[in-house]
Amino acid sequence: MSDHEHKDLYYHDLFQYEDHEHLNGGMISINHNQNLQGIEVPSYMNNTSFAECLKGPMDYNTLATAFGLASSTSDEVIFSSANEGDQKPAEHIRYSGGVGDGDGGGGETPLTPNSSVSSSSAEAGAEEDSGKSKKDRQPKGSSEDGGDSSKKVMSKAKKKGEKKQREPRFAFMTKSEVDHLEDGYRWRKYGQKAVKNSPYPRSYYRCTTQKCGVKKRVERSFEDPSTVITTYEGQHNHPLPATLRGNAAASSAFFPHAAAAFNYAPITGSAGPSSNFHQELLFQMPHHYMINNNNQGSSRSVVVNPHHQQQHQLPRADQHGLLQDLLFPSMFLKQEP
DNA sequence: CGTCTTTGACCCGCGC
DNA sequence: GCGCGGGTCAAAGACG
Repeated sequence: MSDHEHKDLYYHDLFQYEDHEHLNGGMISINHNQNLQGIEVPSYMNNTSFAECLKGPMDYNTLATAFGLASSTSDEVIFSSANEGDQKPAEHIRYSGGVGDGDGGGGETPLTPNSSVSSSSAEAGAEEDSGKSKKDRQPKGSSEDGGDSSKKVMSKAKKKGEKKQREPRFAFMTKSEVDHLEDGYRWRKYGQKAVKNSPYPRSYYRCTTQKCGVKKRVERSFEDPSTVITTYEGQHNHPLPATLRGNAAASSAFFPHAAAAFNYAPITGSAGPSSNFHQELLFQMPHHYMINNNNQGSSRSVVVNPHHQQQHQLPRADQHGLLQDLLFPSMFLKQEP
């Protein structure tokens, strides 16, 4: 496979916006006053998984699995979104299950649903991969290979043939005033970079739990500054920390699994105490979805009839959504012809 | 004092 | 080879 092709298998920066047909509101806003237009589940996502995503006990791993992120195939998911009001062309976010087969067949590093605790090697190994190569960078002054000590030198332990594997990533957009949404996990910011063509920087966070290499990137959409794009990379190999700040724990108790699935838990708005901005995870998902199941064929999909506006709304703890507008990738969104 | 953020430097991959 | 952009490191500072 050529490099070029290979690149396409990566979600390499996920946000490759493509001009596409105008999707009619290619974004599911998880807001209680919005209606779903339709949902399409990617072919590799069976409806059971999907359903579980919506209601059942599950976690990020399950979700990731459902999304096929752990797939060793090169399935590509197109996330897209569009601003609610205007009919701007949808932004298509291309996702590729980046786990790939990699070297040595770590490919199937199963994102084991729920049972993630077992974890052991495969997942953790894959997880650490990207970090590992960096980790080989010796602290300055201790450069082992006797290279110049004046500069921080990353030991080029990385073998040539090896392509850096990417963790499965899951990204979604959220309407929020705060950039870094509290999600129940503890994160440490380790970097911030200016984003090209955007006035808003991108922040890099890492889960502070030891041996959990989950990372996330947070950036604000330059097209819609009220939208925050959060990208998770990797899977937590540990439960939610017991000590959660604010009311995150309390609120997420309503959706422990869903919250975990999206790595989201309620946040306390940093907009100030006066905002009283109890945010919570708030889902609205369609009740009806029809299944076009062509067996294992590539065209298998689940399509929601847009005329079915009935929605299944998960219980809420509050009238105001934490993720008042969780913007679902429009891989779910497709109008039925 | 421990934890977290900030920030400049560095590395890497990629396109030209 | 060079430059660019993305991603990461790690020292220093801020904060509680």
